[in-house]
Amino acid sequence: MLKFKITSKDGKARTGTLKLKHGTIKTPELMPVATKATVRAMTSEDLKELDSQILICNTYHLMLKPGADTVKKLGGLNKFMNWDRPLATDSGGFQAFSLGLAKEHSTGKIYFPGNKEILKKGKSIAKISDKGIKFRSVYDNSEQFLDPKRSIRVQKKLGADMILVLDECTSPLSSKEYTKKSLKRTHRWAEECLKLHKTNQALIGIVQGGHWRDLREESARFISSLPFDGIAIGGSLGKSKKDMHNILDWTIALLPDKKPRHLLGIGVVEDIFEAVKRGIDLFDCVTPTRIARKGYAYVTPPLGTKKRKYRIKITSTKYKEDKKPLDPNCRCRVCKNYTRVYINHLFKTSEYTVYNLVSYHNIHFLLQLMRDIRKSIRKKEFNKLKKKWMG
RNA sequence: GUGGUAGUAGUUUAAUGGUAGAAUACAGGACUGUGGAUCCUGUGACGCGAGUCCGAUUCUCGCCUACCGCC
Repeated sequence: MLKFKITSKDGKARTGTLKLKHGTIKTPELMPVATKATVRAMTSEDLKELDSQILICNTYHLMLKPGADTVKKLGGLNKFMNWDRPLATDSGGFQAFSLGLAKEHSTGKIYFPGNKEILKKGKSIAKISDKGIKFRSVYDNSEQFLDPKRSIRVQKKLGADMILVLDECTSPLSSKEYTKKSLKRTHRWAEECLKLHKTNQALIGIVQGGHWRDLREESARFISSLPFDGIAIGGSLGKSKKDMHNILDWTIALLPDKKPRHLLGIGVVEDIFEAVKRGIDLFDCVTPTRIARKGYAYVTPPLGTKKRKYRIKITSTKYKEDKKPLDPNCRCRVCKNYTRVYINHLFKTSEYTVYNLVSYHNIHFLLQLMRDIRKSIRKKEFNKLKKKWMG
């Protein structure tokens, strides 16, 4: 069970408290993604030091390795990964897309024409039907099957505070006809998950519908009508930022005010501002850790200029004698103790430590942003903060 | 000292009497419910000198360098 309380509002933006088994978290908040029961390159102690309130793990990956029963025998996910704060698990539904259509078409849930059109096609290892999702294991190619029953059962064994219903994330390249068909199936699965759900874990329903207004509205109404503890917005968010904003506007207008709202998989700086502005409470995103491994470090944008840039490419030779910290405005442990020269050197020499250092900084950067956002909403200064960051 | 072999991007290499293709590295870019994956773009080379030839990275000679063998 879950208790959500809205504590302040500034326009549609809101702060709140969310009471879960392992503690109460403040919203809006971003969950770092710990797919295989670890945020890549980070220890649980690191995350605690960063004051991360909640992490999200993945059902598909954990049921393959080490297996749900193993985790259960070891005392559940919290104990397994030495994390005594709240946890969420994703249902595995997203992997039907990321390992299926997304792989086949080399696209993501957001598709910007021009960026990716020349990319080669990959091989799908997931196939979806009304019964469930047929996967091949990424580890040994064995055949796996995930349906609402198994997803709920696995998530129960993993034992996170907050779990998600099994859904299908549709592709921005899918037709309306397909998306509509898929939506019906996602709705059926949502009801089924609800019926099978017997624990005191908070269960979150997911709104789908691609970038079509009628489908999004139909889904928002349907999911809102069911007794979920919270509501997530998932699926394709269209082909432009404008699409994404429209989808949020259409959907949120029909969601109950008193339930927390999670925007699945989103988390770049601009999107966080746009989503919070429209009333989103929760995010999860791989961006801070993924870009860290590619050599990008977040930096506070220069104030008073029009061009906003939130990151630098620290592998660039132009930093090889730069003694400044990654972000001169940052007070995290990495920025206090290490220089750009050193981080640049670690990348050039392929030293593993660098993944930890840059991931640590990037997560700090976004969690600090979330703290600043919460504060600004309490002080009714959200728009001011947004303007300061985005112009 | 002498006989042999070889010198092509930073590195490892391919082909060729009409000035060269790749891999990797490097420089940019993409990445939003994680494949430490991947993809896109760009920079970059015929050891030095002479000769033959319309034309030499390619053939010949000398030099230099490296490796192997012999004294």
